[in-house]
Amino acid sequence: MTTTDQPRKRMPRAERERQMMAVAEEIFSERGYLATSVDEIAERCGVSKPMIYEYFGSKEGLLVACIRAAREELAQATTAAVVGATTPEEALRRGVGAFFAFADSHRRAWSLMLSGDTAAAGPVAAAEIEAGRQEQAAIDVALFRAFVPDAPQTMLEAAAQVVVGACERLSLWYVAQDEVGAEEAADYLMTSLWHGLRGLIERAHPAE
Amino acid sequence: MTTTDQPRKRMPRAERERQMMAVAEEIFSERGYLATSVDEIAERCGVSKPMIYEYFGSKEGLLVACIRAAREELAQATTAAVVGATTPEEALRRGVGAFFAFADSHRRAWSLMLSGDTAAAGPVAAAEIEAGRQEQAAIDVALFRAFVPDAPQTMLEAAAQVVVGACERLSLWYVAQDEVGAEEAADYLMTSLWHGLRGLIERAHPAE
DNA sequence: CGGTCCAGCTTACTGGAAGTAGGTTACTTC
DNA sequence: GAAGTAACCTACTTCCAGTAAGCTGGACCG
Repeated sequence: MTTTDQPRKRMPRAERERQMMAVAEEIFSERGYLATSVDEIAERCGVSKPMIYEYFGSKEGLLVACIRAAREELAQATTAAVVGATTPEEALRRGVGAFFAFADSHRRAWSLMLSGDTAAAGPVAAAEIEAGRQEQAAIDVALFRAFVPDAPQTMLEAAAQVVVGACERLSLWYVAQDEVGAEEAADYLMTSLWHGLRGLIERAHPAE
Repeated sequence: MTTTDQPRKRMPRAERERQMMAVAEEIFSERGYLATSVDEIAERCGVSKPMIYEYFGSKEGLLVACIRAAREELAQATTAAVVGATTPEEALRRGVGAFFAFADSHRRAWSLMLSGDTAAAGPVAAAEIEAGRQEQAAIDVALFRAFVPDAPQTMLEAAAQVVVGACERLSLWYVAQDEVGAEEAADYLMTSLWHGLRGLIERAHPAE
């Protein structure tokens, strides 16, 4: 019944925490955050509820730990992908590619992070998710700024929101279907974003 | 203490329901769904909790009624805006404009519908919100299809998701800030979407 | 006018899950 | 083998969604 199959063995804290996060990620993403009780997670870990409170403070704290881990991994993957790109187009293409590769290989964590009811866990979880979005948006704004230094700030911010929203929703669509592969989906996304941005820029500078 | 200021008067069902939905929309969007207790809504209506259960079945049911009302109003506004457009570009422009006008004039309902924790209310609420997105996506696909009859279906679906995500996130950004007006924001959105779509189409038909 | 019917309303409860107080057990270290 | 502490447990409290069962005031009928 326990995940490790050892019938109730003591475990150092770090290892137990990792186990709890793995179990939580699985159950939360399967059944949803609200429909999962802390007792259930504890039981699947072969442990009692207060242990989870000891290590994560609250049910929301456990969720936030899962989200934060996934978020950090994603940020690392995308920033690593972008370094070394020589043109904005290439940077965008690589970033989008890394983004999709992550969503593709971490479907459970991904749908957990973005599934609506995760944000409902509480203010800290909602802030964590929003922080992920704004992190992406800030990177995008910086990228655009390098490309069009004299565009109005609000326009770039708006464009970044468009990119964030498009990435988020297309990735959710992607992980929920089977027909389209990650590369093709990333290509659709990249193409529409790229031309959308060029359109915005041309509109802002009709004379050039 | 009651919304109507009449100290506890009986009220016909339809009127009481409307009052409950108005109060619920206000408190939910202020404090969040989870942090609001049914007792509190009932009290602000000058009524006791079982009345809400009598009329809406559950806390989630009350929320769904609020969402559905807003969703229907939005759908009506956007479809009305699109009829009579003679080109796809004009249709998209009008639709986006109506979308933003709605978000602008119904900020409370809008952030309630899209704020993360609303989807956490339960499966019915989540389905209601997702249905709104898919309704918009289906309309978009039909619009694109009329424009590029031979494009692969999955590409149009992906493009629709991009549009939906971009609209959603930009509208949330919009209602949370003051610097940019509704028309300007709608223009940013329209421009980037339009060029993004054209880019996708050109990529799919390089020879034409 | 007096009776009866029912929509609108209430009080007072149950059940279940989050979170906690305080104590117990087994492993490590000297 | 005793001390100290990390890992763990049982047994609570609290809070809130949801429910059972009955009360009330006004509309309509005779």
